[in-house]
Amino acid sequence: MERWSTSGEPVRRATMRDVAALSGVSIKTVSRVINGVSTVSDELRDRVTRAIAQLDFQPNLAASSLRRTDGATRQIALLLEDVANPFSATLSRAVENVARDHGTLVFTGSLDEDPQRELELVRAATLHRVDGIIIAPAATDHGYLHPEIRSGTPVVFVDRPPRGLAADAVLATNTEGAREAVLHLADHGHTEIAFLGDARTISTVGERVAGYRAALAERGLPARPGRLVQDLPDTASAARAVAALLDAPHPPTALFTAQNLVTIGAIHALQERGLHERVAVVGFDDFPMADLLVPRVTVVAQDVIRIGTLAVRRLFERIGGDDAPPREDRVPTTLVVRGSGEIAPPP
Amino acid sequence: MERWSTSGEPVRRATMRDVAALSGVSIKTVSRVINGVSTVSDELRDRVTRAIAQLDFQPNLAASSLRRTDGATRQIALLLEDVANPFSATLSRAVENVARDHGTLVFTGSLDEDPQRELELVRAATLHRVDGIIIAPAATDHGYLHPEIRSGTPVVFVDRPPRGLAADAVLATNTEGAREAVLHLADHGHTEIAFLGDARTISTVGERVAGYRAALAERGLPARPGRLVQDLPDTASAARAVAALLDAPHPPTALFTAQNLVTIGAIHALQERGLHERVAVVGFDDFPMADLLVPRVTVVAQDVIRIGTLAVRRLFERIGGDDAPPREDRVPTTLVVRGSGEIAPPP
DNA sequence: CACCCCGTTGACAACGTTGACTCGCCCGGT
DNA sequence: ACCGGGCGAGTCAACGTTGTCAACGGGGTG
Repeated sequence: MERWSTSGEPVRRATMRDVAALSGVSIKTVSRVINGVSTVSDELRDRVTRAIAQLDFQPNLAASSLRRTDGATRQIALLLEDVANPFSATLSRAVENVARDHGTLVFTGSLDEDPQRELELVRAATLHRVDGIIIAPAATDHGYLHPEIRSGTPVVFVDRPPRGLAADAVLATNTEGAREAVLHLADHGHTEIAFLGDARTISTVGERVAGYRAALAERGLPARPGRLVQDLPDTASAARAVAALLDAPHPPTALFTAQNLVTIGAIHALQERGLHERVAVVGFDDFPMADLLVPRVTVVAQDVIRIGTLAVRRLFERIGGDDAPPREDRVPTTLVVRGSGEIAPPP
Repeated sequence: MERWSTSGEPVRRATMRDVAALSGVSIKTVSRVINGVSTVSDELRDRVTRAIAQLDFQPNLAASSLRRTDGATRQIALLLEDVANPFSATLSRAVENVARDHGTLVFTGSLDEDPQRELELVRAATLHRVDGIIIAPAATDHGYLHPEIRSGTPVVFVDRPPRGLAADAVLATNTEGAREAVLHLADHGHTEIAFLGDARTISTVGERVAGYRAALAERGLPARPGRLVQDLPDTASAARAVAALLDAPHPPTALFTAQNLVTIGAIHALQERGLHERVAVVGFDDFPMADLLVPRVTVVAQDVIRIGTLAVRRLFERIGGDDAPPREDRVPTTLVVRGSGEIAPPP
């Protein structure tokens, strides 16, 4: 036998009016009890509390924030490249953890590197009057956010800096990380190091290219144009690009893959050719299973959890009224040595 | 020079009142224009539209849904085990895609297998008056959801069925999938097949055990109690459990790992012992990189995207007023043959 | 005894929007 | 000229809550 019947007339939710009527007090007293105002006598507080329990009353947060002076909705938006990719998913979890402590719900949305989609989602967020926005942007100009910030919705950037707008940002040390990766390969004897990255419209890619170039210069290695491949949007195209490099005359002996999916595509291509124990690889950004592959994959890891945590903390500071000038935080990367980056070049 | 100054007095957001004043019409006409009511003359519609643009007016969705008869907030909640794990992340993306078409935002939360956390998040969702909830539950009794459903917040279960409550559910064919995996191992000559799974409080685990037992019975193989290991919460404990099995007398020659993290732990343990080319493994649930490991990992894959899509579609049907009796949808699994499951037992 | 202050409670308006209703106008039919 | 109908626009109240202010009773003070 079922414990509950699910069918039947939908039941109206109890409101403060109902609670007030049942407990014989004014609506305002119910409000006071709910908001923990201390000037309510124990007896009334008791009656109200019991009525709330009896009616299963749940205050309507939307009505509340509509009326309140601060207008807080206890919702923030988190706009990421794609919630299904590990970087975004981990970030999302870090944000959720901090938001939970603030009694705040998190809306997540995927931008798919589409500026149009970014506009739509930001607009959806402001229609819902979120208290703040964390964004890993796809657009190249963020001036459109200015009215939102002016009207009190703080925005914190993660992973990629704002352009055409002064706003807080929490970023990885992309240039330094890339430099460290390439130096690592050079110091293992490689002189022919290729760079493979995704869309050059993404600012982090530019920083990583800069780090690559800096490291080559530092070691007195030539920066051959054919060794720098960009605009690889997915695993498959990365694999094709690596295959092309390897099949050309004077193939590189080491690869610096500047992004997650590119690293994976590269490994695919190397495995296919049986070169995965011959060609050195260092990837930017760690990924699950990197330590289960053969060889295990050396990466420059971003501290994604720290990035997310700092970003959401900053956001809550802003929501709390902090109006210091915008700040850019850089979170250092870590070189994780696992094997693929320590393969020596052929003699 | 900065294009915008971010500092200064926060600016009040424009309301319908402002738009009405600027365009010289009543507030109600503004409302009509915004809601696309056809009985507005072209001239007024024009004036209002221009005023909206000029003031950058964005309607307050919360106020709107407070007043509207249907009370829709265009928000749904998605409560998953952990948004950072690939299963949840993929599901989340599938839900987002459909929700987007309905102009609805998705707020995600992680339950971490904690029933208490489930109660808190469901409560947070109803405080925000979400239009519906999709949940992969951690609790073992869902009677507490009945008042919510009665008061008009539909709930759809994914991955795990409701208990103590009649509600829609979209689930994988766990028993059949597990059965297929174990039959596959048996048909490659294995007679000593171990089962490794996570917490037995999770209903899917029970179904997968049932499939395991059914397959053994079908092939006339004995179900030795020592071969059935459960309650492995994470990768590390799975690795330890596999190590213990392998070090015992009469070790199994094949493993059926009934969950993602368990599969990964098992592979770790096998690699450590150099047995990854000797002991066969079939995992339940696919995972990224499964086809880059050596050997590539044979799995029974769930169609996560389909599960998510069906669930969110069902939810929107309910939101739309469908009051048919609750339904349970089962989404079939697929055996993905890659190598690890086709290793023959030692002669 | 008049006065004021304090702690507790309630009445009322307001947040930004939409539903129900009303009002005026123009048109067609007689 | 009169009436009915339909259309465009406006008025008012209400959604569920909180801010403001006033009222009330009791106790301490001069």
